[in-house]
Amino acid sequence: MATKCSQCPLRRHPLFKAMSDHDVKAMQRFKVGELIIEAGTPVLIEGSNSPQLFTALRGMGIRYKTTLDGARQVVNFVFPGDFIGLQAGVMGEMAHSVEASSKMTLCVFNRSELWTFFKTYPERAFDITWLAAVEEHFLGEALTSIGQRSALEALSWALLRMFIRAEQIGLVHNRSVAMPFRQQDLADAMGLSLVHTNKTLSKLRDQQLADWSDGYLTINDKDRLAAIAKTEPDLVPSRPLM
Amino acid sequence: MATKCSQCPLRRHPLFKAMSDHDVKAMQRFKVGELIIEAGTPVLIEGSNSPQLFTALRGMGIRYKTTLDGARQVVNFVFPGDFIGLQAGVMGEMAHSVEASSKMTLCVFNRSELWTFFKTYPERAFDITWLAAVEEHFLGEALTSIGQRSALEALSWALLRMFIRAEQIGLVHNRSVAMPFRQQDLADAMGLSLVHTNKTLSKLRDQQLADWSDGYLTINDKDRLAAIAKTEPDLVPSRPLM
DNA sequence: CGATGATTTGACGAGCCTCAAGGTACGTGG
DNA sequence: CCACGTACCTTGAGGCTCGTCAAATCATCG
Repeated sequence: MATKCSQCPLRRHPLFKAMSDHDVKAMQRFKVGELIIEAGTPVLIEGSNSPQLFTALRGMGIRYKTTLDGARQVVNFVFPGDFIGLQAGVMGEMAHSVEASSKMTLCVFNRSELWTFFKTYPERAFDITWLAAVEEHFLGEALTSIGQRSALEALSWALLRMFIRAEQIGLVHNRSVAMPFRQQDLADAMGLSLVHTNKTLSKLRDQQLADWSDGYLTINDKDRLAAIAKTEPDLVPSRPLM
Repeated sequence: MATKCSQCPLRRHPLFKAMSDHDVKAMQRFKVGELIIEAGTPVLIEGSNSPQLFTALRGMGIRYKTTLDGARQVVNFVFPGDFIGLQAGVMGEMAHSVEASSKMTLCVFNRSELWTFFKTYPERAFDITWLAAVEEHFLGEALTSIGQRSALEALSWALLRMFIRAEQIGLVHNRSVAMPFRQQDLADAMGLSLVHTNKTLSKLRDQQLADWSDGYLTINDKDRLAAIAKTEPDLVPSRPLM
């Protein structure tokens, strides 16, 4: 049985911008169903033009691109509340692939109705643009991390980012959160080798800054980690939820 | 005397999606003036909430972020036709700064009218989202370049990108284009040191792949450069012009 | 209980960074 | 008209971070 938008468990988190009843009803009309997929399942493929758009409701995944010689760049990690497929929706083609890293539940929308949606609900159209801007914001930060920070700093930044995002949607219990990603995913995200990523993670563990092991990420002192990452542990601004 | 949108010299380039008369008139109503600035002038500051949005009409610039310890990441280069200030427009705050690298002419829009604009012209609202998606597409590619490619490959990619973009708006004459950027800008864009960037650029010059000197970028064989960059010299898809 | 995938550890070398100095072009003022 | 300052580009030397190669350990699963 599909979750009703009015009952959406995500919306109550302060991370997300408040929605009017009108907005919620608009989403309910736009939503055509739910999709449950297992870990490892591809959701969208780079270069494809999916007929459907999604919002992650439960579970996590990765967005990634592959180069001609087979290297993989993880562009971002997908958390509950993330909108998937916007590029195909407006440009007609995805610039990256999306794959589930854990079992996921996705809200499904029809791409063919996106334009009607823009005309009918300008508030929600504005919110979709907002989401695109949030993604641009994040990618700029990621670029800065890979380009300007050392491996230790970059990984600190990445772990802190993921942890705070998980915190904001209530996934952190006892300073820990379940992380279904592999070290290879993190390495591909930060442009580091798997070996060096592994060694740097154990350095963070030794220094009691962040412990990622056995599928759980534990962070005790966010401020100290933020100092290493040369960033501020500022609250990520609230964003719309589609 | 400000250029009328109906006379816009950019729109005729095939890079930009065709606009209906209705769209052009919408833009004319949205545009409140033109701004001419000298090289080195800041346009928008990271963290600020500008009351104005811009479209680059002439000249070039850079988008950049600075870290707490003073390092600079150039996020993108601004070319004629680029929309500036979208993040402030929807999120209320810029995630990066924008600065002119040459003398620039900017079309000016009022941020306060953006929402009205979304309601009144859903086609153009859709196009603004498209532009945001294009930027996201680019940042994903940039991330891949910095993360997965060697200095030689990354610089090849960057030069090729800039060259093709310039070509698409008619700035290339005799296989050359005027580039107002410094080597430091390019270094900060690719996460490399100035010294190594310089040495790598002369390697590209020695191998007759790309010659960036005296303020001009010259590329004779795009395919060969693309092969080094491990990318395809594919035409960038057309995009909307605001 | 072998097969597969993920994590861990060590050794070694290369790509890139830092430091340092010199070169060139250009503007400014004495 | 030349000395000087500034901004940018260029080149060399040396060292560190990080990548590559290789192999061992561990967990999961059929």
